[in-house]
Formats: sequence, C-alpha cells, structure tokens
Amino acid sequence: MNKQKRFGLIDCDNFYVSCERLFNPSLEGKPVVVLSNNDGCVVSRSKEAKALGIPMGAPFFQWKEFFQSHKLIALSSNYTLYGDISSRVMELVEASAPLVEVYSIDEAWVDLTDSPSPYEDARELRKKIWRWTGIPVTIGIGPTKTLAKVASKIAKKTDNLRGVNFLSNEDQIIAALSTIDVEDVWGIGHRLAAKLKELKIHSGLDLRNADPFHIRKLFSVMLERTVWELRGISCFDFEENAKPPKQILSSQTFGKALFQLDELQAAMANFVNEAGGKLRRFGLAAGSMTVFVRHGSFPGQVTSATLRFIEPVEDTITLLDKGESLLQSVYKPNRTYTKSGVLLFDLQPRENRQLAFWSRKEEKEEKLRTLSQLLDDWSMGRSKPALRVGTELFSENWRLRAERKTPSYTSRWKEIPTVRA
DNA sequence: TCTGGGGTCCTAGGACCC
DNA sequence: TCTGGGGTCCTAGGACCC
Repeated sequence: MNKQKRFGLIDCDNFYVSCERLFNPSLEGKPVVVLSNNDGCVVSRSKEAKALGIPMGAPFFQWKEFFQSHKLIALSSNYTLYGDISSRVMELVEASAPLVEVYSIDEAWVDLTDSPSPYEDARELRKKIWRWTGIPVTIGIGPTKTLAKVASKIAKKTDNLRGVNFLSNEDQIIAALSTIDVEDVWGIGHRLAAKLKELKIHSGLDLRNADPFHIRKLFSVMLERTVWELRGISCFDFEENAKPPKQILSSQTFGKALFQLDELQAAMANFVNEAGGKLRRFGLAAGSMTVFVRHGSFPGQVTSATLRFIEPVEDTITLLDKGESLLQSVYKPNRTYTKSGVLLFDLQPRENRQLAFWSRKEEKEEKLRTLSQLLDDWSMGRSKPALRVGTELFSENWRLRAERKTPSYTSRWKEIPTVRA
C-alpha cells in the first residue's frame, strides 16, 4: 500500500492586483482590476471588485460606465513587473519544500507528504511570503492535487480560515465537496459542467460519488481521473519543471485593424523575434512553423500557412525569412486584419540536429546563431529593444494599447520609484 | 465484390487551465 | 471604435499497411 500523499497548493491572491498594490498602497481596500493586453478584458480582480460583480474576462468596453459610476480602478497589465515579483515569491516557495512544481505565474505545488506538521508549515510559509514580498497567498492542502485545489478555493471565500485550509480526513473532504459546485472542480469547464448537470451531477460530492468507469465511457479518461482524485486517489503527480515546451506561440490582437502587407510583416517579425528567443533559451530547434492571420469582423476568420523545415531551425534570421514567405502566402489585399501570430512546433533539442555536411555551411550557421544571440541579449529587459531585425522597424501600427499602464518599477532603471525623506 | 481485422501515424478540433 | 495570450492533453477520423 502506498503511503498517502499530501499536496500543497500555494496560490497568490488576485496576483496582478496585489503586485500593483505593492507600489501604490492607495489602491488598498479599493475595487481594482487589471486588464489584459490591449486593455481588452478583465484578467485580475481585487476582492472589492469581485464583490461588485465584475466577472472574470469581462470585456472592458462593455463595463466602462459601470466602472465610472462605481469608482472602479482599471489598470493595464505590466507583465514585466508581475514576472519579477513572481520569481521572488517562487524562490521562497522553493526553499520551503523538497519538491516544488511552479505551475503558473501565481501558483505552485509543494510536496508535504513527509512533513510531520503540514498545517503549521503552511502557516509559516504564508507568513514568510507576506513579510518578504508583500504578496498575500492562500494555501490548500489535500491528498490529491484536485482536493488541494478544492481546499484553496474554500479558503479563499472563508475569512476565518485565514488563508490556510487542510483537508486531512474523509469527513472534512466530504463536507468540503458538498459545498463546491461541480463547475468549480479543477478540470471541469462550463461545457462539461452543463453536461454533468443534465446527469444530475451538481456538486463536487455528486461527482465524487459518480461511477468512474461510467464517467470514462460517457466523457473521457481525464474526467475519470478527476473522479478518482476527488476520492483521494492521486492521478496527477508532480511534474518536473524542466520539461521543455512542445510548442511556442507568439501572437497578438492589433491595436487597430491593419490592411497592408508591410504592416503585417512588421508584426510578424516581432513575433518571430520573441518566439526565436524563447526557442534558444530552452536550447531547442523548431521542426515546423505556422503563420496565421485573423481577418474580418469579430471574431473573424483565421487563415494559416505551415512549413515543415527539412532540418530543424533555431536562428531568427531563417525563421524570419520563412515567416515572410508564409505570410505572403496567406495575405490577400482588401481585408481587415485584426490579429496575427507565429507558432513554432515539432520542437527538439538542438543537439539532435544532424551535423552540417559542409564546413562552410557550419560556419554560416554559427554566424546566424551568434547574430540571433545578439538580438536576444539586446532585447533582454527592454520593452523596446535597441537592436532589431530590419522588418520590425517598418511599422508600429500593430502595437497594442496600454493606456493605463503603471511603470516597470522593478525592471527598468528609469522607472524605479523615488522616495522622498 | 458490399466488404475483415488489426495496427500505426498524422491531423484537426474540442476542452480545459492560468 | 472596443472581445487576451500562451499552453496541454485527449479523441475521432482518415490514410496507409499487412
């Protein structure tokens, strides 16, 4: 019999809003939201904003009047800042447990299986993160990942738990699941929830009590695993963070609709530059590349073109060259373009590549690699790289709006806050 | 001819997550 | 005027093979 596992989930409270509050304490206690790229929709809400009924993902333009009449504060997102604060939080988490999986910018799993006092450990860690970074977190603990999620979900809406919830026995688990809507179970989206409700499965407890094999037949193995997890049998284990990505996507909705090929080329060059940088940071080369554009009125149509390389490619210059041809093949004049992007996939470790046959070719590749590296170095930490691939300079029209952005307090010298004594 | 069974590989699309 | 971006996993169906 395997030893019962114990998973802890560390989850930052409304993370983006909390980051903004670090540098602007006047936002404390007020309803605040952070908007997605392009100031399109709401992606993070303070407690006060949630209480006013703003849903996650609400399109900002539809709520503008509501914001004004309720004195709601909306901020553009500042991902450089959030990434920086995140790594400070994660450093503390990583020092706290033998096994840690950073799951997203604001969440991490920790292995508490061998801890003699998980609850006290969690309290301690929460206090430490708060003192050292100023970020409030909630910690849920349970015998499976799915149950740890449930624990944290409940902690977030129950003030007297003070940010830590440990589901340590069967009775507590059953009680907790009876208060959770099936839609709030990890892995159940609104589509599955609707189908489950037709089967009279409304709460987390109903799903736990459903027959896993029946669920598998009606839905999928994934959902079956969720049922087992709710019963305390772990199916989703820790995953190594070193796992390289399987695809790299860089895309954006434009600040305004575009028509010209050269404007699209400028945007595409930027996406390639970004995707290429990420490719090399992971030591990967791409086997295939897709360029896509969205056109027509919302939500519009997507047209794409894909190229499979004869040999995996890692340098930005080649990617850029192929990207241009791909874009040309999908471009038609007199269309309104609203979004585009570049997708790199069939990723493989660089070492796997066949050695070039001619030394000449090797030399050339070496040069391209150095040049790409140079581009990466120059781009680091700058929102506007000083050195860029020529095409990027063509047009800035695709760039998005960020009218409410706060400064990059921690990552750009010019924007570090000054303190007056 | 109205039609087998078993396998693999690939792709597109659905669903979910943060 | 205005609706994010970056991912993963699974499944069904088609092509192809013996």
